[in-house]
Amino acid sequence: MDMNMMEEANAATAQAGDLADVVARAANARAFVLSTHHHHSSPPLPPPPMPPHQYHPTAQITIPYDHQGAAMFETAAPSTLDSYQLTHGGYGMPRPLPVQISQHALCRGGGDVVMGGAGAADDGEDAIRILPLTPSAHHQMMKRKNEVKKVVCIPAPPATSGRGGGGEVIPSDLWAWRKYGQKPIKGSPYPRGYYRCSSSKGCMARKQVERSGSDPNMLVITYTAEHNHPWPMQRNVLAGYARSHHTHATTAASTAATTRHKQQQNICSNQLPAPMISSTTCASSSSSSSPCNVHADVVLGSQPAANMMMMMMMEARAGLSNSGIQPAADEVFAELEELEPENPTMINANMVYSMTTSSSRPGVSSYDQWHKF
DNA sequence: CGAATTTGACCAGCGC
DNA sequence: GCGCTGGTCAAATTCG
Repeated sequence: MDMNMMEEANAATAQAGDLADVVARAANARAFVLSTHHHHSSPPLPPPPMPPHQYHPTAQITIPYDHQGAAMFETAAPSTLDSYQLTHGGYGMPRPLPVQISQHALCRGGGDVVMGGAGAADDGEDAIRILPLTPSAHHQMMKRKNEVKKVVCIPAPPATSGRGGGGEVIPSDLWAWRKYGQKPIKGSPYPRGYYRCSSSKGCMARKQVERSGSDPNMLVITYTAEHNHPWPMQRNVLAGYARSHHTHATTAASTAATTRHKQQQNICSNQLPAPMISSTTCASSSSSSSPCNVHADVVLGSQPAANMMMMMMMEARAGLSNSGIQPAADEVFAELEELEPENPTMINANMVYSMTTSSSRPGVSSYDQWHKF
């Protein structure tokens, strides 16, 4: 292992530790229920004491990223299913509501990853489906060769009618996005929305949002470029949410204005009907032959504040910002303190966290490096 | 009136 | 060169 690899592995470990620490502090501060561990340390903690209907299995995916471009799974191979089932076998949870995050910004020679939707919510199948790249899709993804793209698959909140995003409701992250275009995509019944960061002039960050053609229950969000500024006024954003939340959440009727504003801010209070499970996979390596895989599996609560925090942490974890400017964890949790002062139990965050450095195990498949939780 | 969204037009990359 | 497709621009529209 060369020094660069070790440094990156250490950095990843430190990041993992930081994230775990952040969540642990959240647990202490806000009665979050969580467990954190590294695969080579203490045994997994028992499942959190959450009512069965409030948590779901955690799906993990490791992208077999070849650093040459997109070369993905073809189908949900048996090994995929086995690993998938193993990763959440101990929880006895009803059914998955998977989120898939492909993160490859840290990979040298950055290729593109396209992931399809996962476990259909209405057919009873738990299998994760990872779609093959079509030539056209590959072509499009490779169009801007040097751009870093991050593909996030999340459960699609129910589409809304009326104005705004073609009815698409996008789960919140802390960036402010402004829609600048929408196009129908060939082969997909759903249009793709184009958003740019509106937090800072000159910020080149973009994201594309579309429903998965193969699984309309999944939203595919593709992040392009990176923010060149700190997180946008998170205090204000969260405060804005808090006001909105406290003002409107207790009444069924949310005005169109409020709805629209939430969409504009990407601060969504009710778009996630169920706890959201997120799996982030970081493939970071200084050598194309020895990947360093990092997993961060997060069960997001149904509350937007928790989701927001998790999105923040996932972004922090995924290194979406290359500026190195990330909000202090204290800020995040200070905000959370303000957000849910009277009902802390509404936030459930069950984080299962694992970090693997596999560079010393050439030939071991990504699946083999997964960990049971 | 300001800000955000919508939507048709335009542009660029690629295959034929 | 032409057509297809995806990505972006910008005027028009909408809303608070």
